[in-house]
Amino acid sequence: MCNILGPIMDNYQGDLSDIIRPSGASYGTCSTGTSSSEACASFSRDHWQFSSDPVIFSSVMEGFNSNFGDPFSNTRDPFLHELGLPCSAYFNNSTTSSAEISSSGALEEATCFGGGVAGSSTSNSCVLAPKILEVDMRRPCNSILSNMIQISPNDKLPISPVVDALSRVLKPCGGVSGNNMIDIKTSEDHCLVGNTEVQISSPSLTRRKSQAKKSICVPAPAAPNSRQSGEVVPSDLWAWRKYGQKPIKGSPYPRGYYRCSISKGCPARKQVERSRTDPNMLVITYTSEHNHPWPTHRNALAGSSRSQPSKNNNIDASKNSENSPQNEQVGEEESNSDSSNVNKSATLKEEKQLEIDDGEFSDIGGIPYMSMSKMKNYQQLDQDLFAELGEREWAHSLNLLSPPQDFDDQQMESNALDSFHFFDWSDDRSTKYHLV
DNA sequence: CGCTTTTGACCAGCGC
DNA sequence: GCGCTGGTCAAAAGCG
Repeated sequence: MCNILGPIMDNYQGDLSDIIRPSGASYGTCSTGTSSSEACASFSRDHWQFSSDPVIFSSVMEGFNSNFGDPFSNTRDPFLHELGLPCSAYFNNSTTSSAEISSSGALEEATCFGGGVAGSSTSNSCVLAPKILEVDMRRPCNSILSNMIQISPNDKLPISPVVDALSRVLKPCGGVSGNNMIDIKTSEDHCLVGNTEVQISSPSLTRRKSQAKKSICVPAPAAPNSRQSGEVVPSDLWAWRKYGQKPIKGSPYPRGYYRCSISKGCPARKQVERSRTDPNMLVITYTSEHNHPWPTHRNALAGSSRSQPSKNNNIDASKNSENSPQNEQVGEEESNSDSSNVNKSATLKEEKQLEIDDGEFSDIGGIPYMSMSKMKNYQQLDQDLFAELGEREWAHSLNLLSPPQDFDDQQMESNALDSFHFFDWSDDRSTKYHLV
């Protein structure tokens, strides 16, 4: 299920400006000069680990000041932050068919900002195609694409716990470049990240209200044991409460309506439905922005769903195939497969997490960084955990969506400290957001 | 008890 | 204006 291709969202042909913004001019070190129709930017995946490194990055971030009225522009992607990728990739309303991003060494000259013009950068290895894909390194990470980024291992480089974990998680997908690069290929309506295609689309043109929306299409996580009435949705860090479900005309699959349950007054909504053309894909549409901080461990737990009933454990696995027509109802129920392992892993994670105290991250420009020695501890933690848990399905890494930009550094640090927070280790949200 | 999901009813936008 | 459709509400029930 890692390599999901094919056209999807045929009925979603609204203009991409719903989810993108006009590209700006080129900034920083990007220079024109490529005739390629592809865009490439390069980053090293390890740069964030060195506390001496992020100065440029943070200063670059300070220069960011634009949202174009996009309610989502104030959000940033904890995942990219964790990766140390000062990159926000999003689509321009281009008619060009494809673009490619691969990256290394962004921190040294993290000022590449292109998309308006074709450009390339020798210092960044940044090449940007015109009006295709915008790579804004000044901008706090804000890319849903980051959920799909594939990491190739490089044993010579110190790696963050999240990157390390992700690289392992993604291993079942076959990996990609093998040269320590992150590959993203995009087209007008989808994005190919490594081997995985990500659909990005705007909501329907025919019934678009004034509210801005963002739609993404992600592979539906495997749900061998999902509750019959439930659907496995790649969870993000927010807690959602389902408040409605409607059959959608033209689609055999219903659409689930969710609102943020962390804060009562939060206007954030999301809709989840299966792609009508590819039932293996879930179309998630986000509406409005959270008006509260990114959930901490405790409030995330407080707002979490109840755990799965025990009756749906492994016994039902063979019966409840994830794609069986009877189980297509959309919801946010998490798979309870290997629940015992999950709970065990959560406990293990928590126990090991306790061994690392809170002072390990330094905060520079609102971005947490970790010393090498601490990093090694995390690496060992990762290794231990993965050795015991085995590799998780790649879809379980698709559990993020942007926290608000205005959540404070302490929260960022708190969340970053729990690197495993970024993974859907548990199929049960009650354990996923478990207190440390 | 407090949270969740479920589900039918209700409301509003849009096209004819 | 009417009907269709999508989005939300709220009561009921389930779960820990």
